[in-house]
Amino acid sequence: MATIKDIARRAGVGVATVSRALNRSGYVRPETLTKIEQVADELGYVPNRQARAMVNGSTQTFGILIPDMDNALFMRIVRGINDFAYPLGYSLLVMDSRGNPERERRICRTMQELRVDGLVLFATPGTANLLTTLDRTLPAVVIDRLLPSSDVPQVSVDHYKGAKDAVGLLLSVCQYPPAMISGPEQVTSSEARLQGYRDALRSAGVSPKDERIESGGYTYEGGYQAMRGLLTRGRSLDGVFAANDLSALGALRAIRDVGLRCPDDVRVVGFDDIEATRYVYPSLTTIRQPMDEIGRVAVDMLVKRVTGELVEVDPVLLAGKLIRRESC
Amino acid sequence: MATIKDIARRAGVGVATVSRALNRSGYVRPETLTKIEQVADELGYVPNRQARAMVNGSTQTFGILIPDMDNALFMRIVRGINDFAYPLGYSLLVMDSRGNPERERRICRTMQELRVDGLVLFATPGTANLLTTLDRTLPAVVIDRLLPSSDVPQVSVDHYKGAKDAVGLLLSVCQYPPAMISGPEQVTSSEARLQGYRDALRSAGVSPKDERIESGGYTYEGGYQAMRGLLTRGRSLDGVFAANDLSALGALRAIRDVGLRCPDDVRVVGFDDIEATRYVYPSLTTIRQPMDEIGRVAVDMLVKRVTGELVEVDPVLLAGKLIRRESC
DNA sequence: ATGAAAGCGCTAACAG
DNA sequence: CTGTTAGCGCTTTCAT
Repeated sequence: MATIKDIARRAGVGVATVSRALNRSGYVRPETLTKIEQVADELGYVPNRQARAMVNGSTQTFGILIPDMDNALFMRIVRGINDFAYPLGYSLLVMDSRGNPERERRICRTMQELRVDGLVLFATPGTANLLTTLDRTLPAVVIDRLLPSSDVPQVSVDHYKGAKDAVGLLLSVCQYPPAMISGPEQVTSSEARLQGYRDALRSAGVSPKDERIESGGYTYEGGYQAMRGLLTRGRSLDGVFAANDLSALGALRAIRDVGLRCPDDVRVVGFDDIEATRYVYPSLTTIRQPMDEIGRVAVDMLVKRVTGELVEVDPVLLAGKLIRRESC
Repeated sequence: MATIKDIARRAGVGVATVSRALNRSGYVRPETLTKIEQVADELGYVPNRQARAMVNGSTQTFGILIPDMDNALFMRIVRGINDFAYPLGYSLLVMDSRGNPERERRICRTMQELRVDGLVLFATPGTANLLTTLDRTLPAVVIDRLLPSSDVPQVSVDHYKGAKDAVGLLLSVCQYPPAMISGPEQVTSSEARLQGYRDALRSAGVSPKDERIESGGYTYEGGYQAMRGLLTRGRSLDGVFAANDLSALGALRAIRDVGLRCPDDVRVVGFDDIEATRYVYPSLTTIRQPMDEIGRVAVDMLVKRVTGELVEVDPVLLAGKLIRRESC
């Protein structure tokens, strides 16, 4: 692999001149520059970023720690990060921890060893812990879920407001107060969505009843069972807000299995806007999370912190968008 | 950021000893080792891989060039790569070209500048070209689709055989010869699947007729239109093989829209096993591509090439698996 | 406008 | 067992 030394020798100049020429820093006589570029080309020279990084400190890479690459929503965020980071000259080091805290720790370590310029962490139960391990000088931003308390910048979706909007829609078209298929406990997004549901009902002058809330655990199967429970239990049910699309899809199936029809008999609204929402029958009305935007904001924060700018520590909450389809 | 020099000074030893101690290479007196580790710990020392890479040549990173991070199938492969590369100590540099050839070129360049130890390229129309640009000494493997001719190792799915299996199933349960919703032309996977369909019919003593093949272009909308065409055109149709799941999903919708039922009236088999196949009604019978396996094989090839082992240049074709669900 | 030289942090001989 | 030293490829003063 050719180095600037090789180029220097071949072009009959010093290495410093080659460096200046290739980087267009400092003065270089035009002819010298041409000559150098030509030689570099001949030799198929590819600069070594490691070496460059050693002297000027920046590797121009961001690290992304993600708990599951197979999660389409996560990847949409990563793609957003990619799209915004790329024009800025940043490359992405992406590692999947598979939700394993030990792996998370190791990956973070590796990324520090690789001297990434910044770190994007998808929040997991282990994240708070992880942050204490991290070098405080390494710019980091936590994404997707909110950490209870932290001085690290955070970007997430406004689950609460999204839920309120979803329930608002149901309230406006249903005859009875909508039921809810809730998500797992202890998960901030899930809790915020549940709270949004409750408050939306209250705003409409309805007091939320526990028997109209069934847990679906964010899963398809859970949503299915929850819906069946709701359906057998109570009458006067013509609308359901599911905490996420997966459980909404399960609900759709349950509705069909008991011989009812959506939206005619029961309307359903989900949350997330996963790909399948468009392909099922009826297609699912849902709250779309602004994934690209999350990526953009995250990169923005990172870049600011890299350049030394101050970044507000208050978590940024981005609004979701109601997407109406056939199910409501 | 602490360096081995800092540790050396503080521990009262030479830098070489520190290096030996921390890497457990060469002899170090046990007490010295303990002392060094303790100091390293105190200083919060994190080794600099760039520096290490400069001397021993290897960065322990693989580059992944992917045309669309939002494609769940692609990401499943990447996750497979991650899972197999991680235990081997490799980190992944993942960049999304968004299918843009210019970007592809630039990303490849960047990865070479970053001195990745190997490169995984998702095949795109521009890949063949790209390969000519690449340093021949950089281990690379092309994935997902097959390049017409190339001396680079390749891993892909046996689309042909998968299609034959799918059609075989249809033949065994349908009364009439199945129709096909084909994919885009000029795409190797699509062509292989079409060929598999034709050959499966022939093996069964049926001569494939063009009027029973309608293009769906691998899209949902395309599949929908293709199915409607098939349905209005001919009678004696009770089975369809769609070149991919997306178009199969479109077909499902078309069947419903004209008032028919699947699988009762028309059976459908897709290809890919995307996530939505499980959530639609009826759930979709399809051919699952062995994504994890693709990742495993790719990493395997890369590692072999890195360690200098020879790798067969014959493309590796992995078999898909028939997943039976409700649609057939 | 350009070259010599001093590192960046680390490893690998090579002497003790 | 351990310290000294010479780079790895590149950027950046500092002279010239």
